[in-house]
Amino acid sequence: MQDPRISRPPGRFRPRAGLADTRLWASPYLSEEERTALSEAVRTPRMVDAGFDLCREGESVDALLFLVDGWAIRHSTTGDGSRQIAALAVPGDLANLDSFLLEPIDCGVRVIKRATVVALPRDKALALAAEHPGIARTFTWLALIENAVLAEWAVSLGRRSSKERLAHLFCELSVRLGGETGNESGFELPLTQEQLADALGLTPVHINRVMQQLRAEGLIATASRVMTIPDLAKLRRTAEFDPRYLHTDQEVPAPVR
Amino acid sequence: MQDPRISRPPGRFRPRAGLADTRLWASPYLSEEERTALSEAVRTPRMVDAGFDLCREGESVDALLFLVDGWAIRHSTTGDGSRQIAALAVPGDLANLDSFLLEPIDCGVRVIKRATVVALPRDKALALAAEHPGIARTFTWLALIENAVLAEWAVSLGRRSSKERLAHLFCELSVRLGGETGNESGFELPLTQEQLADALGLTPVHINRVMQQLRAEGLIATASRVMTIPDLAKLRRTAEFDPRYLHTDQEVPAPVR
DNA sequence: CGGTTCGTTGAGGCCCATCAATCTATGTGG
DNA sequence: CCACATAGATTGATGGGCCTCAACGAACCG
Repeated sequence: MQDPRISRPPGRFRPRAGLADTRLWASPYLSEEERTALSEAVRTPRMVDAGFDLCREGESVDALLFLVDGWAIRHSTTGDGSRQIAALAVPGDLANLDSFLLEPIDCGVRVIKRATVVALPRDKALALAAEHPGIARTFTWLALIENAVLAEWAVSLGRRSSKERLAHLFCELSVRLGGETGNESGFELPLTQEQLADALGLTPVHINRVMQQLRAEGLIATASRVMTIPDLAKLRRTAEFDPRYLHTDQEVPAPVR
Repeated sequence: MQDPRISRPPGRFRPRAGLADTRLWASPYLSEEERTALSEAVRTPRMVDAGFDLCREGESVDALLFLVDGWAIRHSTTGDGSRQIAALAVPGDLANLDSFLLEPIDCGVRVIKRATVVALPRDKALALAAEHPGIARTFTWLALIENAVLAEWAVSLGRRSSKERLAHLFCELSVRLGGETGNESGFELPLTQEQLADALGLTPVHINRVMQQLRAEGLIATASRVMTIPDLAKLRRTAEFDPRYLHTDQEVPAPVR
């Protein structure tokens, strides 16, 4: 029962184990030994097409899924069919950290841009965390950062205008995707306006109008899935964006032992 | 420079170490030995009056603060002075898990009902987690549950009407405070309408009107800081509340080793 | 070339915000 | 015990930000 949307990466050279390009690997808490153990525990990468559900609301998953490439969303659906996206997983992100200890999971995870996924079986992840303090701390660290991002998301949803919400999200993605050079930024943005709406608690129609406004003010420019921010400082000012909550700077880590 | 709002618990019998009444203690991952280690690492409880800031946005804290009793809020402030409450800490909760690995922290934590706080110094927490896999896993578990609650919070803020938001919050608190017996529920609710507004992304005026509506429909009853829910099933229906995201049921835990 | 997805535009309306009073409860000091 | 201050709850009038519904345009694709 192989899903046609899942396949091995084509060609004879498949990407390296892949973990090296993930946020996991950026952890300041991993020793060399622990990195080796992790990369040995991981399954071979697989490609997943847009539209595929990596997991569904209320089910359980038996592996942690790292997005080496591609995008996914974590979303819940309400009774009337409307949808709220709780998180965006971009290249390098762990898509379903909650599966590490919770089941069933509360959000579905859907690929929205063709992804390369590396799976770490849950029982192996648990065993590794039990044996290696640095790995355990890394998972906690990942969870706490997700937490901080979610809390900022709540501020947007609760207290920011539609214009600020959009601007804030673009500022966040600009940092997370590493597209910034000086005062400019450019990155691929595969989100449809409908998906933006579901992330920001708005309607697609309204997203459309506000994006026109942002474009008219020269805050953003879009061209076929590519977003350009000509004046980062200005956009940040209108969004009241302060990147500290993303915790991308490697703060001085607390040594594991 | 002792703050007058902080004091030792009065009288000759102070509460037991206190950890035993916290969510930490409810962890399915702690061995007896680990519980002992935790309770020996903890400072003596202290009382904190309402209004005191346990920590402020952008600062660092040197201890994990367990609320043995009392309430606190985690909140951020936006430029125009409006506030968003990202989480409520009720008796038993850990108020500032992010301080475990992140600094500075992104949300301030303010006591809103006189609290008894047990502090676990951060360096001790880190050392304990490094040495005891069950403790490390417990912190991750706490973070993942916070995460799930936050994600549901985002659904409320993004996609639910004001009436549904209020009803949903009351349903959540009813479960978390353990006030449910059969189809009824009753618990102390020290939140002002302004604080409810800041939690739900609404205005105090509107909170007031919606609460009148909920009362008129017999969904809730309030009397001087005490909330009663006469028909839990009915309230849950109007809120589309599904308690699974709280993960209060002890799912079969994955053994630590 | 027809189908599908996504973006765009317009008209109308509702939910909730805003502003401003009033009312109540509680506490405080003389 | 009363005058007074303060925090919180309540009420009314008005307006705006965003939703809803509905249609059309544009890009992509087999």
